[in-house]
Amino acid sequence: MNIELYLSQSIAQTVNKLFGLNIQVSEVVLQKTKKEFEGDFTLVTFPYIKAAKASPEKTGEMIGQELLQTNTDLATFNVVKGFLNLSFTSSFWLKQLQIITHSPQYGFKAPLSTGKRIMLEYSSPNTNKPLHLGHIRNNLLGYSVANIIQTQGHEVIKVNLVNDRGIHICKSMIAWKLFGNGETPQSSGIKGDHLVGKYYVEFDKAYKQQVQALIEKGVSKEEAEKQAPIMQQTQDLLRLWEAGDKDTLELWKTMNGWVYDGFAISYKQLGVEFDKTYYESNTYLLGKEVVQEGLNKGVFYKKENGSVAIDLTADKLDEKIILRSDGTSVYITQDIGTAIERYKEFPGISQMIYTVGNEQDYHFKVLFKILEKLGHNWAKECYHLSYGMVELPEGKMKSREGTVVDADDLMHEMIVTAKETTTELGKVEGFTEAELEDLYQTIGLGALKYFILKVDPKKKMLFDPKESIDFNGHTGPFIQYTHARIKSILRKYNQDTQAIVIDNSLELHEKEREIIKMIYNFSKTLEDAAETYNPAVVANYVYDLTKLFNQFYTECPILKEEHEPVKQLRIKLSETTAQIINSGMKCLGIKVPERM
RNA sequence: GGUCCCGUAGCUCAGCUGGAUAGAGCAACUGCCUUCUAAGCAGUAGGUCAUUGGUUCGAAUCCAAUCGGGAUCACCA
Repeated sequence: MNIELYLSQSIAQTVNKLFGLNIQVSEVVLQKTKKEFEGDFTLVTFPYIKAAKASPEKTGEMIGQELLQTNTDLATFNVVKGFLNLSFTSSFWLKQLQIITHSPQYGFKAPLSTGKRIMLEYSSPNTNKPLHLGHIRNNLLGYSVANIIQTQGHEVIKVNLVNDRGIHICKSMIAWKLFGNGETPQSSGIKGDHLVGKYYVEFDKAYKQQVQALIEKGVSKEEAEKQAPIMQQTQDLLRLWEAGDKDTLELWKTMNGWVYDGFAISYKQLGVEFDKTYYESNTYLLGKEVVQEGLNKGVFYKKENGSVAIDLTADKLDEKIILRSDGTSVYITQDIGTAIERYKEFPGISQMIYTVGNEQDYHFKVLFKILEKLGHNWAKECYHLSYGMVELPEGKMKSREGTVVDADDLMHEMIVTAKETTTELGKVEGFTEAELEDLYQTIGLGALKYFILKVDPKKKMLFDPKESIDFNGHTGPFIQYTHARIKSILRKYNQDTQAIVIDNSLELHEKEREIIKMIYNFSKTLEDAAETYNPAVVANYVYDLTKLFNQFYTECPILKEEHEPVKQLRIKLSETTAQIINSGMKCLGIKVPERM
């Protein structure tokens, strides 16, 4: 049930009865009572003092009295300044707990129950270098938002659009041809994506040297960058690729294959997956026929030099080129074509979400506007899940300058640290080797994922390797630890928790009451997170719940409780907390261990 | 310069659909393991919510301006 709504109804009736004020239930402003005060919900009385013709205190007093008379679920009230704090009875909350424990997966709507299909694109890597920290944020965000949307009963199709063609891949290819001596992942034992990335760096080194040499010969910098032989060779290779040259395609396929093998490992370790993978080599020509359509509709226009553009100045955007004067398409042309294609391929998708960094905010504004102008109503439902950059203490990451944090290295480092910490704490007894490896992985990745997901996606974040490796406080391992602790209690209880019947006549301990309220809020938290595409909402909720449970844990005996009904209540409360922690963390793609 | 985003404790972040004395974690300092896992709990200290003005019973929250940081304004992707 919706408790706030229920209480609001009572209040609306009361206000009407007392003051003759006719207000909508939705107009009642309720908030959670602050910790310092006693109560469950607080009504701000200021809106009613006029009608009541009384002071805020007196108004609160009157409403409180009347509510207590008419609503038997309410136990007490108190008024502080203009704030009316209302408390429900213990039995009311105990009943709520029972409702929650009896629902199969509290907070989750039945899968596919809404009939809404949403396509969510994320990851979208280039195939010339391995994944780095920025990709990690993208992947975790995309995957997590997909999970969160699914909890609301929608269908989500997760897709990846791999940028597998273009000048950047040709750079790796040419460097490999020139300096590779036939090196393969098998021959050198280097992970495929890292191997291709190595040649991308090789290209850059050679390129810089050549440019420098030309400049020393008196060529201008700009000219030198064009003339550098390795750059010319790269351009030639791109032309060969576009012409469908057999050998070039062969090499391209081989090197991309290495990269995909490497990515597959990284994705698996990150725990993300896709329902479908698109390749730009297949989609980069899409959108051309749309250009003609746009011209016919008068949405686009041809410029004197033959290029095609759209004028968006009326929408506070600029003029945007859609087709080059040589008739080739630009980035946004493909995006237009791809979007339209996807709606054809998956009929009935109601929304498309693009997980892309905020440096492309402008691009997506333009893209959605163009789609709208072309007459696609669904364009209004397109959403750019924009996220801020990940910065290092030294500043921005630059792949060419080697100041990137490599995804594989980082994950590995986190796992190693998890191992060290676990060993240091002496918590390895009773585990098999395989279980331990699994545990290190769970903890290390849990720390990393939580660190990234707990901050609001749209904000840029600072990644300090030292701090993010912390396993204490507001971290993933803290939550995992609490979960393991609860599970330990349940193991020791060693009886069927299903058989527990909660005694509604019990008087609740303050912490018990708080936990029930917090658990009750899980459902709303998921809704909120889904609405705002924000995993941080879930992450912070789970932390608050965990923190609260730990307080309860130190203040209240559970297994040691002598009064049996109280003990059973506490067991049930612990079990439910563990379930919510598990569900919440699952949304974030973080595993929680049974023991640690 | 135009547009967009951001500015909260020494650091990293919550809070922002207006409500009570602005919250966590890290770092610092104090306590608590013969009792359910101390990766924990309790406490001390730390703030002009960038600045100024406006809206009102009430502003970290809404509006405007200013200052500071970032992104973006390609026939690149």
